[in-house]
Amino acid sequence: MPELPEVETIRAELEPRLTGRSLVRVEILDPRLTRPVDLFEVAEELEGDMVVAVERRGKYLVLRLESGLALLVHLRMTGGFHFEPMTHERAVLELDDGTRLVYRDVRRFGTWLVLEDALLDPYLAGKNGPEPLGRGFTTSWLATQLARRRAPVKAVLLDQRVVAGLGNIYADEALWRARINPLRPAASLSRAEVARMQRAIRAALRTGIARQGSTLRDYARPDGSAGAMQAEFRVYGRDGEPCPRCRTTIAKTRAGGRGTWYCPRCQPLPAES
DNA sequence: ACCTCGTCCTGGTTGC
DNA sequence: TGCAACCAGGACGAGG
Repeated sequence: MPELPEVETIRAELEPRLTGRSLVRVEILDPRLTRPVDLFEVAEELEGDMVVAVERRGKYLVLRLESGLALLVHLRMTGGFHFEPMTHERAVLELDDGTRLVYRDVRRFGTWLVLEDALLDPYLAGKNGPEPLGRGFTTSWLATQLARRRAPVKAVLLDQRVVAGLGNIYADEALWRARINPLRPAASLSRAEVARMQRAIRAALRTGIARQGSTLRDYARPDGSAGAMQAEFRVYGRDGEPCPRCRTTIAKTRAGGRGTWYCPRCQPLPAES
């Protein structure tokens, strides 16, 4: 389940291998990848073009091309890029230096979309709120967003328009760091709690990037190696284990339809008044 | 507008 | 041991 740290790790690894390289051949093996149909026949449009930049916006990977087109890739649950042959290959990019870059996606939720430059920013802006590690993600912004939502704070943090790039894992990790119960109504957080939340989101994501993402089932770096973040989860997937802060047994519940792990003591649910 | 739930998918795990 | 049911969850659309 690639979230911001995993996508950023992939981006950083692809960038030096792709920038300045031409796409000699583009093979779409799974037609579902490029649905719903966009403006272009993806493979034909991309072949012969040159990659000028590899960027990330939220959980999207963006390959910018010399022609002014951009290939927008969302990995969803199990998508990933690899420099070696894989099972479940859904597309292949052949570069002018002989590199064969494989797009693998076991569950086929991932999407490829080709857009003109002019449409890229409006498209991404419609999907994503501020970058959590950028200047736009302030306590004030987060407070405003949380204040108008009654849903569990965890569910709101998973809304990419509130903050781009958080998924189920890092949302739980950030809530633990901020000592906030995931089921709290978003609007019930105090200003101080929102401030903790904002800092905790940044810290959780920075740690994930530093560890090059978390490898649970399908995620692997393009060079084939695993991330290391999974060894440092404080709560995610750790029900029955002691909280690293207070030794209370980690509990599991559901929030926003997602498995949700938290420490009942560090992240208490206040009694209703 | 907001909120919840079902859907898309496959493979690993669980339970009988 | 066999095999079906269940579970994982990002984004999106339907319905309340």
